[in-house]
Amino acid sequence: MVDELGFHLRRAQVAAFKQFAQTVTQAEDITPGLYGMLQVIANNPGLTQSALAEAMEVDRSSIVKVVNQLEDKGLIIRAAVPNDRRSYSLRMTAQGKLSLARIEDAVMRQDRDFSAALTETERGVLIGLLKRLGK
Amino acid sequence: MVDELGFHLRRAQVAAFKQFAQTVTQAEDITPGLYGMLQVIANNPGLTQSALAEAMEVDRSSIVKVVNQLEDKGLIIRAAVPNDRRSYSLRMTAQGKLSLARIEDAVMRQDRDFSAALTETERGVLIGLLKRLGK
DNA sequence: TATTGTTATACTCTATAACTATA
DNA sequence: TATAGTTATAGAGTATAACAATA
Repeated sequence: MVDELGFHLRRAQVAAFKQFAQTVTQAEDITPGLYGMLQVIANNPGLTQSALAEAMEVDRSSIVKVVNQLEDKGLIIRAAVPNDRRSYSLRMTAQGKLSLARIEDAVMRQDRDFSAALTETERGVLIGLLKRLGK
Repeated sequence: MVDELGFHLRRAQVAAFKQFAQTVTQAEDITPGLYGMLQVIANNPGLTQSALAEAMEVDRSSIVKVVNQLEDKGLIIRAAVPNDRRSYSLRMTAQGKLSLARIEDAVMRQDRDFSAALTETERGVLIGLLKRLGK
């Protein structure tokens, strides 16, 4: 069991979520899931809800509540799409951009703190190996 | 974002779960969570439900359904504890031991398959680095 | 007919609080 | 009083199916 990669992967990930909750979520009221959504929206301004769902690999019905939450927080807006009245295009608000910058700072600190036992080189090696997993 | 350890950790772990579901769960009807429980019970025969809950870092109320499932599958038994009639001691059944051996085979194959892109050395390095994360 | 967003519904996993039977 | 197991309940997070509006 101790030599199972899946086991150690899960253990590390659960620990990372717990630490995220105790730092970033507590300070900025953003869960790991919402943070991931914000990043996708910030890096793909104007994408539709369906596109966001596809990027996050979840069903588009599961996106609705998330987008509601981010909009209620004033971080993003749903805007009409000129040529398709079925769709909404998602964008960061000015406040959302400011908030995301602050959240990113907190996430970076948490991320570094979580891997504080590793050297910078080891951290890079770890990320490189993780990227090659799965298929 | 791409240099965030937490992001890559989560991505890899989600991929591992998906692959586990498509292989081990499909063949042996055991989820990653149930498999983890089985391992703890197999390696700590006679432990109580509360001890199992502590080992898995979940509330003891969350253990009840899991133990029911494993018992319904005939993999484990709840046995009376001599000096404390409040507790149950958990053990693998003979069939449970046989099943676990088969499940472990499937898990080992899945685990190797998941990290097929890595050399044996790299796989060892990855596990070693993962073990040092968190606090 | 097909697609977008939405709602209703359900299922899994987890937690908290309260109950029971013991200790 | 405290503890072990249980139950009821609730909250995330996810999925499927069906619907209205639009393409």
